[in-house]
Amino acid sequence: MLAQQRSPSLSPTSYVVLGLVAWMQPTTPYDLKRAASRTVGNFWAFPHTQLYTEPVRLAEAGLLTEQREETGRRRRLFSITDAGRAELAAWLAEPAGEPTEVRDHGLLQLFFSGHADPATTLAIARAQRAAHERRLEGYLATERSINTKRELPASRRGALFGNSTPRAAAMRQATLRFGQTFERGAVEFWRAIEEAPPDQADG
Amino acid sequence: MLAQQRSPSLSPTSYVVLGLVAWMQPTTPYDLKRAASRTVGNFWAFPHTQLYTEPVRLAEAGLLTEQREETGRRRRLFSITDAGRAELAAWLAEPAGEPTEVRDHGLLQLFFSGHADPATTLAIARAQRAAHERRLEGYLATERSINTKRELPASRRGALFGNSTPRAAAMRQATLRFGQTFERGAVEFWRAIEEAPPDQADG
DNA sequence: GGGTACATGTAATCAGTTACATGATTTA
DNA sequence: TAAATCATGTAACTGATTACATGTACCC
Repeated sequence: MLAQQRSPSLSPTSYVVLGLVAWMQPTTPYDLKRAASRTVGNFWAFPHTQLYTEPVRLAEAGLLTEQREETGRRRRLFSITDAGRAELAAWLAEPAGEPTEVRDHGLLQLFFSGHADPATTLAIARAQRAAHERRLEGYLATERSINTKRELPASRRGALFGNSTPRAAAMRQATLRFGQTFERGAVEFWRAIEEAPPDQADG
Repeated sequence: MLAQQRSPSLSPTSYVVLGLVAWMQPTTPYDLKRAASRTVGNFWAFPHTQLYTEPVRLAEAGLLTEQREETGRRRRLFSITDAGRAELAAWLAEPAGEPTEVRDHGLLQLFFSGHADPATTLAIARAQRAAHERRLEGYLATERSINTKRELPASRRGALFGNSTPRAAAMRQATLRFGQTFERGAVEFWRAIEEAPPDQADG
């Protein structure tokens, strides 16, 4: 029996897709899109087209299987294979050495806004605070909808939230709480910039 | 006189380079690399090769000028043009609508770690806490070095930190403080996961 | 004087993005 | 039945990354 060879070219996004399919299977690209947009999409964003192309690649690599619906739309339905599950497990067992890559557009602008006038800095801070407030509100809404979920009949639950163990659900909720904490901090930070724009380097 | 036409294809990274040159000019790719790695690189990372190719592109677009050193290494020295400054100002005046794109590898793994056993979750949390602690320590070191900077002769200051107004320096330090706050929060978050791994979704 | 770390780049590749486009379903 | 919106994709392009490679300075 040959050793399971790990394809070397799986990107983090590949693992997102793999993990999402493992969670939601059997599932269509569009369902993945919906699930991603309210969960992982918040800390690992990518365009929806990836959710159409990436599963195909993964299927070619034997990590997913694809079936076509017979009726009407003939959508693609993906499920994870044992090889896929092994690949996912191997990735999880190899914790990332490097931390967050934050890619914050607003901070970038703030960093360089010393080249412009104070009004520009203020505008940046306002825009960022608003954006983070919106996002925080979104997270809170997500949390509320998870709580109401418990009252839904099981048949409707799956389509919206997938099915999995309580532990898996707890992990997902932990990331949601991280997001809330982060957004609260961000709102505070930008509010402080608005109220007292930095002026002296040691202020 | 023709209107200054904004080239449509400047990426955020382009603006990073533009801004860094505005700050440090005249400057070489290597100096940019050093400056980026202790500042913007922390929330907008990219490989050093970008700092060799991007300035050339910007020079072609008329936003930077390039001169060659006469002696020894004949390094490229870049400075910003008026057009470049205008482009930078225009970018700053148009605050980003969308907030942070967090791209956190560790959170991604946590999100899916419900598919593995609790030991895996623990390992992820440990690795992440260590990574964030390292990064926090780095930020604190940066802050200390900024504080000692004031005692350096002006001639040495420039090479290490660039030259600019106190307001610009204050903006940069604000982003540093954001980083510290964020890292402290992250360390706390991962420590909590370590100590009490999520188990029930509403725990 | 040779090893090692710093410094400086080039070139090819490709994942990810952008742009486009059309089908299906709901709503008014 | 028209408009709007949701759903589903394809294809081209290119910025970013990876891999490679060499030069220069300093240290033992």
